[in-house]
Amino acid sequence: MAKIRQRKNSTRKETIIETAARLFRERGFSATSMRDLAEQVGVEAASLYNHISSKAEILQELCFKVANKFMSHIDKVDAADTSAIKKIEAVLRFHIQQMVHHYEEVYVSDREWKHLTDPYLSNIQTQRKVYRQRIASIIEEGIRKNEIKKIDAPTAVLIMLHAVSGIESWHRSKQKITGEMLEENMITILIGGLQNK
Amino acid sequence: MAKIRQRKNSTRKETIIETAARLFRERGFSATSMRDLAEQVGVEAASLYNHISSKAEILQELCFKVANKFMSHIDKVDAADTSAIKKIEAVLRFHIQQMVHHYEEVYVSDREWKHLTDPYLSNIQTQRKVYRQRIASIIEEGIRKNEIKKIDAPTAVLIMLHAVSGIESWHRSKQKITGEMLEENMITILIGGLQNK
DNA sequence: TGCTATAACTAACATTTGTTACCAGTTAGT
DNA sequence: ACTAACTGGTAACAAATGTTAGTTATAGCA
Repeated sequence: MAKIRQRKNSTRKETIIETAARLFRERGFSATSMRDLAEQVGVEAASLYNHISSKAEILQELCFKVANKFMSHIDKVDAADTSAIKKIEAVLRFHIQQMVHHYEEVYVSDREWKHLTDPYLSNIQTQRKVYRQRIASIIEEGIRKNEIKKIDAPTAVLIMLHAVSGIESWHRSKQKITGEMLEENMITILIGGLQNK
Repeated sequence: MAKIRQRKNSTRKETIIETAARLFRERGFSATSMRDLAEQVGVEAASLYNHISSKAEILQELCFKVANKFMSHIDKVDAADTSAIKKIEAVLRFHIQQMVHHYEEVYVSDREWKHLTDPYLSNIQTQRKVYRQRIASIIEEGIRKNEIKKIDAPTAVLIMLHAVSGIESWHRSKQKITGEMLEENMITILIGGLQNK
């Protein structure tokens, strides 16, 4: 019937993907129907297909957008000339900030990537593995230089990354501390837990 | 057609729920169909209903079984006469051990409880909230007694509990360290991160 | 041997699902 | 003013979903 009120400076496709991210977070990818999504966008389900080609594509866009963001950040960190523990702190702070400010998409891509299908599934799995190995390598470097406690590096990675995903609880809690306070607390505990002495 | 080979010492219903736990972990609750489940059990979908009353019931049983286990454990910990930091360590060790040895059910109840429906949903939400508050109280006690760093207690809880759920990655990894090693590493990092000095 | 409870089967149901085909109105550029 | 690109709607689809009804065959016990 009608053309569109182009909201703000975002395209219609972006609006759909943003809305989808919210629903996928709240209900999960599988439990969100295209009709649910359409209703939230304010349109009929079939109309969504003027902007996206499938439900799967939405998840792909979300997952790869986030994956690229984290990959290019760790590139910069790796290139920097600082101590291992500082590098780990930088990675951790980036994760925290992303979870605080781009909650929906980061959370969804972390929890729902399993619903991708090949070749996207294999691609993401590889990227995740590589990413974790890169962090583990920094930690091992830190252990050799005695900056970091003698621990199993993959275990440390697992703790770091999963602890960060707990920021979901913070978002849903009534009386939140500020994002900055949250960040400092998490750094205190996690970097404090890794650091030697 | 045929009667049953009653496997081991578990009832048919228990077999179904165990199998469901595995599938719910792998694919998620919503993405697992009753026909998928039936196939894994080795039976037609309709036959499942001789043992369970609905798909929802399976999730309920899993969630409340796990919730009860954690609730009664923290009761014991609370009653004990030790330092706050020792109590936190006990809770943490219990979580780790449960995730190591009862992976499927613990993981599923932690990730999929959102798909419960009322009144079960409200019930679980309340239980989870209470549980986290009890841990937070112990941490706050530890802060007052100077056993624990001056941090935001809810944030510490969030880190602890989510870090533990990372044990999923450990389960799926090829070259695992032992469960005992995993536990010690996690305790080193997390208790080390909380402890004062 | 015959009775009863159990647990499997087949068939079918009403919904819900993702998606397509097709049409209609609006907007922008010529 | 005419056209083309968009973006919306309606109707419909085939497949998949959770679940029920009704039936049959087995196992254990009287």
